Amino acid sequence: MGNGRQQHEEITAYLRSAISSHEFAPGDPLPSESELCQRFESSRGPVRQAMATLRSEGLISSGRGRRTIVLDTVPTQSFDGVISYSEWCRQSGFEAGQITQSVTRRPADPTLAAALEIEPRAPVVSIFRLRLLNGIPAMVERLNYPLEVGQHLLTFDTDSGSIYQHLIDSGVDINNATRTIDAIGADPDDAQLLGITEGAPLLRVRRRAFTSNGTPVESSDDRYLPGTASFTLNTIRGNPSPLSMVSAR
Amino acid sequence: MGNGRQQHEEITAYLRSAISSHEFAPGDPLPSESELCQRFESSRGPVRQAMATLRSEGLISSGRGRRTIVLDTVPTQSFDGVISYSEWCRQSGFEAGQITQSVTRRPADPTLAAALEIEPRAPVVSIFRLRLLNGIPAMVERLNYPLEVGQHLLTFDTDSGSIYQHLIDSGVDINNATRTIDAIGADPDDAQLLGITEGAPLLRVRRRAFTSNGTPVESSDDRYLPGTASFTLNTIRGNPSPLSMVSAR
DNA sequence: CGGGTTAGTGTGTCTATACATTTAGTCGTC
DNA sequence: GACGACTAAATGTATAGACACACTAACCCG
Repeated sequence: MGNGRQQHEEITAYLRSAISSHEFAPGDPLPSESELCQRFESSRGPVRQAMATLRSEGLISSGRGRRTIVLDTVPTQSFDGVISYSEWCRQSGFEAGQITQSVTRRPADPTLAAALEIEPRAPVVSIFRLRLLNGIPAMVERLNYPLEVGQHLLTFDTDSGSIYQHLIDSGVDINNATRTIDAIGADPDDAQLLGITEGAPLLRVRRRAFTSNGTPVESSDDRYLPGTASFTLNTIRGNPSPLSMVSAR
Repeated sequence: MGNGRQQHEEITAYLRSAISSHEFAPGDPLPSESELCQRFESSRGPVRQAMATLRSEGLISSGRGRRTIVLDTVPTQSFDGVISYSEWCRQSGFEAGQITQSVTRRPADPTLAAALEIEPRAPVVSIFRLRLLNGIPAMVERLNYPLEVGQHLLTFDTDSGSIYQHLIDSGVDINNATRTIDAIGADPDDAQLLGITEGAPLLRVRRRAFTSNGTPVESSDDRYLPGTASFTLNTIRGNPSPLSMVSAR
């Protein structure tokens, strides 16, 4: 031990890579817990912790008496890849690009103030960018930050790269995020930037990000061209999913 | 404890209800692990298992040295609610309805055969329904099953209720599902049934469901009217999310 | 009064053991 | 050869104890 990495993380990493390289193919059984215990000179705890992680990602299926088997391989993403468009492109092997339309400091309207849990008309920093995938328009991004967070961006060249990375480097604590996914017709700005007709279908992802003590640090609205991005989710029975479908009515 | 329920499930249920009733409000600390151990006369294992469940649902946030705190309340759903439109409506307090357009037995086209992992031109059962929310058109549903599974539906009144429930009752083992979410313009059928113009934005959810040994049992395509349904997902840093964004290019 | 030290609390991780429950396979008998 | 009972193996659950690491607050001292 003492390699700076917890045992259960090591086991998780080993199993994940072995699964994604099809060393353990879909339908195959995984090594039993006791085998893994021996191989990693560990007790059952860390092994079961690793299994639990993979199960919650939908990679494996297990049950009393049954061998644990590999399900159809599904890509899984890190938190960073899920919150940052730049990081997602990098992980997927694409080149991210951005053309900033505006960086604004303004008072929050009531809806935004509620989303950021700040006083109405409290100052916020808003960023409006067209984002590219391998040089082609792919997404329209509207980001809003409370001034305390957004001040780090007023002097940042928003055409140069990842805002998320810059905020992390500036010491902003981003711990968790809630995303809401729906479909919406393009508004005039969207249509012009993406080169489509007004009302054409877009995949909208609204995101709220929070610090570890629950303070909102971001409220954003991303609109993807269909065909550019889609979301895939794996759910296993008995494992309640973090995704919920909500009616707007 | 012989009450037919595992201890960790009991603790999970208690915490979940206490959180959703705002007995522990967002931002508040949860009781410490040792307190919960005493209250439930349990060791730390089950308590930590319950915590892990809630953490993976995005309900709480914890860390070394920090108290565990409640995050903004997010609705969470059971597997049944996530896979069955009827069950989802019931849980949300709405009334589900359905108007069957067609029930067809036909040979699978290549795409569908690949999705169900069966021979091309092997027989499948396809169901095409308009689904209602409180009596108003809300979603167009296209379901496809291999004959072995779909045979249970050929004699079933598809206007009467939940197909998912009927399959479960028929002994079909549905263990896990993969869903892909994107936006798409309405095709002529969609437009006519939902009363919208062709090309209007819809939220599409394609689903593949599997048995516990990995055999596909369903391949479906649901298209929701915007405003009817949206998806919400909570992600916590360090907790890899089962949702991944995939480029179609 | 301010600042550093220290004790206490709380969560994260790991070990070791025990038993329950379900599945799969083996053996034996009919 | 088929069927049943038994056995072994695998995962699920729970207990108890130990240490690591991080944060908090109280305390002491300059």
